[in-house]
Amino acid sequence: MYKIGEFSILAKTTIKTLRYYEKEKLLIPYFIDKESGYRYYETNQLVDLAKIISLRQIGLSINEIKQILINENDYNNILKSRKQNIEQELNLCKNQLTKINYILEGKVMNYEVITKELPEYTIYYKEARIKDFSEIIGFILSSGEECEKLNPDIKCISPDYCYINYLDEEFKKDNMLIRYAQAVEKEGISNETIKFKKLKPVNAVCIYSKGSYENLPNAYSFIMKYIEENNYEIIESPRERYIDGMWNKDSEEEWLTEIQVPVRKKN
Amino acid sequence: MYKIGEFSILAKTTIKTLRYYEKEKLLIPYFIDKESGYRYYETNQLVDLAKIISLRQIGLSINEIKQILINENDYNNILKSRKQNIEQELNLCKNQLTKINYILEGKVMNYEVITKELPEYTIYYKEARIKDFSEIIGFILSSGEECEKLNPDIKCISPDYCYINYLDEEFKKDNMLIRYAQAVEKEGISNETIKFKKLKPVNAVCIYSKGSYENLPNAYSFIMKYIEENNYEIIESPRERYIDGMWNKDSEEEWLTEIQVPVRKKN
DNA sequence: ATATTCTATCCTCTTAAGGGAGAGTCAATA
DNA sequence: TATTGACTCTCCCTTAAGAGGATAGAATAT
Repeated sequence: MYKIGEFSILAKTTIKTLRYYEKEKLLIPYFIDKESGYRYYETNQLVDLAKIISLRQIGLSINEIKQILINENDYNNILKSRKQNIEQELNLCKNQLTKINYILEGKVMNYEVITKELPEYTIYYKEARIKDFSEIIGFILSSGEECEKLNPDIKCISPDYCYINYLDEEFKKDNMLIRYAQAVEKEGISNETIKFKKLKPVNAVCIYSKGSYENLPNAYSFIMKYIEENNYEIIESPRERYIDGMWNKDSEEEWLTEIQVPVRKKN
Repeated sequence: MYKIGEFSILAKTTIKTLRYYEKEKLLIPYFIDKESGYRYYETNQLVDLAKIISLRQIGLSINEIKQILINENDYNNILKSRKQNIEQELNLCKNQLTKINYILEGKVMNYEVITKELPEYTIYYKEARIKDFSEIIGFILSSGEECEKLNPDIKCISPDYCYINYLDEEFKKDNMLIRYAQAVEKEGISNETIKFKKLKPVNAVCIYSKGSYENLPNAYSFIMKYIEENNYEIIESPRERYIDGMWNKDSEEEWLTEIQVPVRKKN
């Protein structure tokens, strides 16, 4: 019989860990002196401890190990689920690594790219061909009015969520086909131009662009390069989302736009 | 200005997180009402928050991000150190995955293999050629006596650590060259047969073998296969370490031996 | 005026142990 | 036998990054 200190040397496991495993009922000392509270272990328990350590070394949690010790039949399933976790971790690590390398390679991060899940939205939308950018604001306003005439009690969600899609295959500076979408609380009545629709949740790579809309092309080219080099695949038309603009900020420098590009990781 | 709930929707970040970031001085609300304590945010801060989220998404800790926000110059070094961490994590994951697959492939884990670092030891050792296994115990006893005659005040460490190396290139059942090593507190005087030596710390793959020594070959073949399939490389002669045996346990079933194989991961 | 929704602070919980305080125990030496 | 020094005990706090919940006050809608 060994006292905890000797046993900890034999097993190359700290005393703290041994006491913790006792508390968790993973490894109960062979004998505990009622008077002194001293724990005494047997060499036999080196084998039991080895099993625990071995399972810890493949990343199983204390609870999972407990489960296995209680019911050996769970061993396989727990291993499989751990395997899935590891594969997720591997993926996460690889993505982070790609991103870090991207930054370290000197393609300085002017924009902070973040990925997030866009939730489900109910939107109404209207499409039109416009001559140039200056017409966008008028188009948005008229779309809003048209929708409200059709659905007098329609309500936008709060905080607001609206965006523009550019629907042309190639980039155009004039005569563009665009779609204006506005999130609302629930579906209303459509007509030939105003349509309602539910958007499914989707993952998107996003960046903010501050200031004049002249900065937007820069932001686009940045995020597109980022998407390509980080092995994403665009699955929907990018959303150009207006947060601050001429309607609420006088100074152009304060305008704020977000570009949200729905993506999926390539295999 | 947005209340925390609206801002959390805009930013797709939980209220809890926003409050936590304020506490950590990462993102201070634009305005706090002294009366009510209500936090108010500006769209401006979406950009600041995006930077934080972006850095969190590559796995940086809150403190590291704080450091970067204080001093942009640290950005590069922190990224590099994070990169190293990720590479370690990747390695760990890969090793765990190999091990799990090894088990799942049905090569059922009869033995619990664990890896650990063996500490530095000061040992004395003696080599000899013996006729068969039965001579080992005599050889060990005589080595001990010889060493004690030479160094009357020599002390073994506690708990005990001693082992046998098999020094023949090929496996032999008789006429084997073996080395007996015993860890002691400090170096003593050598002669032609008894030598002292310091062992450097080394990583080892280890298993326990219970019961008769006839089980040892099984354990050896198991651990050797494990080493090969998990991409390790043997860097020193395996140590056959006697924990319980005929000297303290009557029943052969209670004997306990550990095989420690010093290894290195192949590149 | 009241009901409902938001928000505030404060507390606990999560993992797997590590650190340390203060008190008790063991074993060897004088 | 007394003492000393090494061990060990329990108890409490800490970790990272929030999540969950209780309770009380504030803002908003009816």
